[in-house]
Amino acid sequence: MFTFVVSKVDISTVKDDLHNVIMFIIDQTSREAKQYSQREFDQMNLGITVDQWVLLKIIEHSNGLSQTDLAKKSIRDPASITRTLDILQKKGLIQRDPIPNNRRQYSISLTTDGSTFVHKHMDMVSRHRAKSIEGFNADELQQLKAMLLRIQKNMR
Amino acid sequence: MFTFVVSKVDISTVKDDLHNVIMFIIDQTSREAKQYSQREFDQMNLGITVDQWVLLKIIEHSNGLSQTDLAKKSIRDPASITRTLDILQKKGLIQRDPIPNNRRQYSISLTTDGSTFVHKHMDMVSRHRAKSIEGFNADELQQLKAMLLRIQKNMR
DNA sequence: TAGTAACAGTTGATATATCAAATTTTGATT
DNA sequence: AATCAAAATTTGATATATCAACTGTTACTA
Repeated sequence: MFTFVVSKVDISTVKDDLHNVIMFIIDQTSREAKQYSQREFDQMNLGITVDQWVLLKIIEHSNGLSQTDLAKKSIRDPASITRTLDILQKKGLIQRDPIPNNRRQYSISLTTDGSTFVHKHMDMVSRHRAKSIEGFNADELQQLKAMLLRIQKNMR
Repeated sequence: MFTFVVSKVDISTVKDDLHNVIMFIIDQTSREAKQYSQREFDQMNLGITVDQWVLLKIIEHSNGLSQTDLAKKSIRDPASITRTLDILQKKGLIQRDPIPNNRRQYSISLTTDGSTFVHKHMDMVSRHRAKSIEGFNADELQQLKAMLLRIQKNMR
């Protein structure tokens, strides 16, 4: 059953304008950010993608996770994680260690080279990141973060 | 009205933790949102992806744009736009019209079917979208939007 | 006006993402 | 202990994204 409402210029029509749709703006910002970072990564010849970097950082932060854990943390497909880890392993940046009494999953961690790699480029990434939030004070960042998390919660 | 809450945590020690990196959180939110919407699209058998929907909405809003314009607006690769438009055209949702005295670009617009399609599913999308920002008041949304745009500006 | 550079769109090669199916392992039930 | 269901990872098929090279068109300029 459908009810058609002829739209005039009122709030209900305005809020559906793409420029006011938060999800759309978030998507745009995310796209810009990824391109922005990738350009820098390429210029510096990092040899990895932004998503690969993020995965490295997650592994650095949460050592020894399984691949499904990593998939959940990064909100990516497990199959995608498998393949990304293959790449990072080939580059010698991460390792898959067997877990005693559990031959079903691996414990994923950075290699020494991986750790060195992350530290070596962390400054550049931090500087780059700082520029993206230039002009923001701590409160604003806190509010922004909180609102984004609320949106995430709404979608579960 | 604004209420300022001074955060007690020392920012410098926290700022490099992934959970406090805004770009990371934006990326996560964007991923969740896309998966969230795509699930709904699939359940409703829309037969298109979220990105294709967004492109349709952009075309609906800005009728007659060229493909490069669409690429810029959607922050996507021109080649990707070509292929997405091929798909949408095959489905009969958009059309590429020649521009007089300009054989280099097309004027992209929705077909009648495309327009019908968008209207038919707009309610569902709106409801879905409303849920993602449940609990937000107009001020908050305005602030969120403004901050995201500031970030985008910082990255250009 | 001829020559050249820039532009718009397409195409090919390659990388990555995603879903579903397959494999191996584990845990639970009987 | 045998069976079954679920879990973790991998693989194959397919879709989409991206970069660079290419084609055709337009604008510039000498």
